[in-house]
Amino acid sequence: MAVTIKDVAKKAEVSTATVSLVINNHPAISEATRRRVLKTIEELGYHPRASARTLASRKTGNVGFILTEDHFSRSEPFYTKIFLGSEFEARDRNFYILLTTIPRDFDERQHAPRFLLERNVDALILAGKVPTSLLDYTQRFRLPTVLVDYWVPGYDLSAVLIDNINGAREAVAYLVQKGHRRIAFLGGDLQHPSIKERLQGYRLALAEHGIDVDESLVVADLPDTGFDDGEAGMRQLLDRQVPFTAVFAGNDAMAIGAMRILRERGVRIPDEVAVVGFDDTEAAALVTPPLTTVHVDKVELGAVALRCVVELAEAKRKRCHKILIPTRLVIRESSG
Amino acid sequence: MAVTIKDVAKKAEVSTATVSLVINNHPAISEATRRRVLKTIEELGYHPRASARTLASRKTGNVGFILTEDHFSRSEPFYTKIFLGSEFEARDRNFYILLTTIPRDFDERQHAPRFLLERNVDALILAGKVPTSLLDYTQRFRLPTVLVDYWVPGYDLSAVLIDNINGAREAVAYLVQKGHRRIAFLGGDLQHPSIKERLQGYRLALAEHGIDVDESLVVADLPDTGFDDGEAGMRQLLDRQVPFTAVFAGNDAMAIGAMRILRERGVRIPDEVAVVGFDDTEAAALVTPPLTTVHVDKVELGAVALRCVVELAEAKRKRCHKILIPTRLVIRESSG
DNA sequence: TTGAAAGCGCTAACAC
DNA sequence: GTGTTAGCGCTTTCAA
Repeated sequence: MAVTIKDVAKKAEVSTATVSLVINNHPAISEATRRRVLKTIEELGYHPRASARTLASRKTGNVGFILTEDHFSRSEPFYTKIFLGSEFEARDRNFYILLTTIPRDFDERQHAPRFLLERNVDALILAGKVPTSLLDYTQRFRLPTVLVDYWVPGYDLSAVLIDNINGAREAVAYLVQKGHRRIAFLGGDLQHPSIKERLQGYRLALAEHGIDVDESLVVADLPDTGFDDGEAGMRQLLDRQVPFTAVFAGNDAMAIGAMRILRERGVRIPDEVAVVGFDDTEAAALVTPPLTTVHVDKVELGAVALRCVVELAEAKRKRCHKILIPTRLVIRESSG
Repeated sequence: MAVTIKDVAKKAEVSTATVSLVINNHPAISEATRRRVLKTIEELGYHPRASARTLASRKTGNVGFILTEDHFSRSEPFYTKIFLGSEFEARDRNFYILLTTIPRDFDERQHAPRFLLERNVDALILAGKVPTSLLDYTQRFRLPTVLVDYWVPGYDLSAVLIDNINGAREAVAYLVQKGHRRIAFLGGDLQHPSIKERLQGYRLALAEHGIDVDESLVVADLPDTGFDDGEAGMRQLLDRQVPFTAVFAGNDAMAIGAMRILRERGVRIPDEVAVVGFDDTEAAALVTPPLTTVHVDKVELGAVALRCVVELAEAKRKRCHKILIPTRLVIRESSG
């Protein structure tokens, strides 16, 4: 059996309580005994056991990270990067992350995350759009909770979000500045809050430059926001026969889908139509021509979320409110 | 305070020991009391606390996953996918994964993974090339351990590996079958065991088809195995002025780097030179022309590793030995 | 087949 | 400042 707090106490000729106080940096310990205890700890190679600490202190040192299954298994590593951002930050703060996925149709009787039932986390990060049934359920555990890339009114939860409106605004302003006046918006499904905000940014930018929005240039009634939807949306747009010189897509997947159709129809990019996406996914830099897009720092999103939730757990602050992570326009060849 | 085993015991009019036996599916419990206890558990909504169980049973239900920092922060999500494969599998088996990174120059006094010191894992997965100093250190904890995508002689560790030799063999055989006789190998740094095996597969395939290896077609003395090395290697190859009609690269990054140089020098792909890579990274499908490559199932690597290590931890088996995960040739346009 | 009781290794009142 | 001690919520002999 490995060395325990008792061994240290005995050898240092103090009580286990004193050793505990030293370990936890309690101020009410004289410098002399502190040093002596630390020396013994060093000599014995002592390390407190996580399970014993957790049981006694009711602090696990773990953060639960919940993702829906579809977000987790998506080939584009958007949420994976957010997770890695949290993971990185957790390491620095001596926390571990316990990851779990839940189905879209979360039912607490079947899918309750084990780490919640087992009281194995001090705080929660919920990434991406999660069902409100999950929110209702997790709230009952009264754990510090932060949403990432999602927000719902009525739940009073902290959230770390992409600054979609400004990102879109800048992207469209850039197109305007390059001389474009007839800029289409390829939006997919407006149910996605992010897409909705990006459309807002689009309208805002046009308004700011005194350009009226031509609603026949706005495609926002597609089933989803993937590559296929980008293709479908672009077909629809071209079939409308209204002229445009640029497209701002709600995300890179749709932008790349749109580019495929443009190429198929013999429209030259960027000469005849400039294309701009959003997210700066892995694919953006690799397609031909490389896609101009709005960079989203996914790792930072995850890191900020972890920081926020840990500070809540350690009671260093009461609320994080909404935190907007800025975006950055990445200019590549698809916009000329 | 939430409901504990005592509450269940009291309400079901049994001892806590009995409740514990029921929870752990001990056979020596009568069907009657088992049912009664389970019913009470249900009624009370009881769930055993992880920390208490761990402290008493000395089983954490966690698996430690160790990665070097450079592998973790690599932009290409190779090891990330392996990790996700393990994570997925862990969920199914009611384990959690604790992830940590260590620097290349691991020193146990500074970088010892916290989950080892705190006795917070039952088993270990080490992914990618790790320093032997780490192996020496982790072995002292006597935990079931499995390596992924790496192996060293002399350590008697289980390992889950890519079948590099066969993958390369098939890729080169495919080129031969397409009529190529002068096939170059772009290998980067032979220190990488995978690259070395891929070169073996290359030689094997040529031998099997009665083609002598022209050593002036083999480039394998580059500093590393990245995009830049692919560029440098291809420049070197072209400068040698020896004719070739195909290139088999040690991985996709180098293949893509090589393609860039070929295009720069006006060599048409695949008409003048066919290119084949290895790994099937995200980029492979997205470059122009899309890259023919050897697909590696990273998720499966991670999943198999987790399965292996959990079975070792649960003493369901003694050793996993070396497990080779098969590859699959993915034919795209770069090979004609 | 079940119960009593002794831990598992630590923290946190409270006392001195 | 430091020690005493009673838990934290389970598992696991050992008896009965």
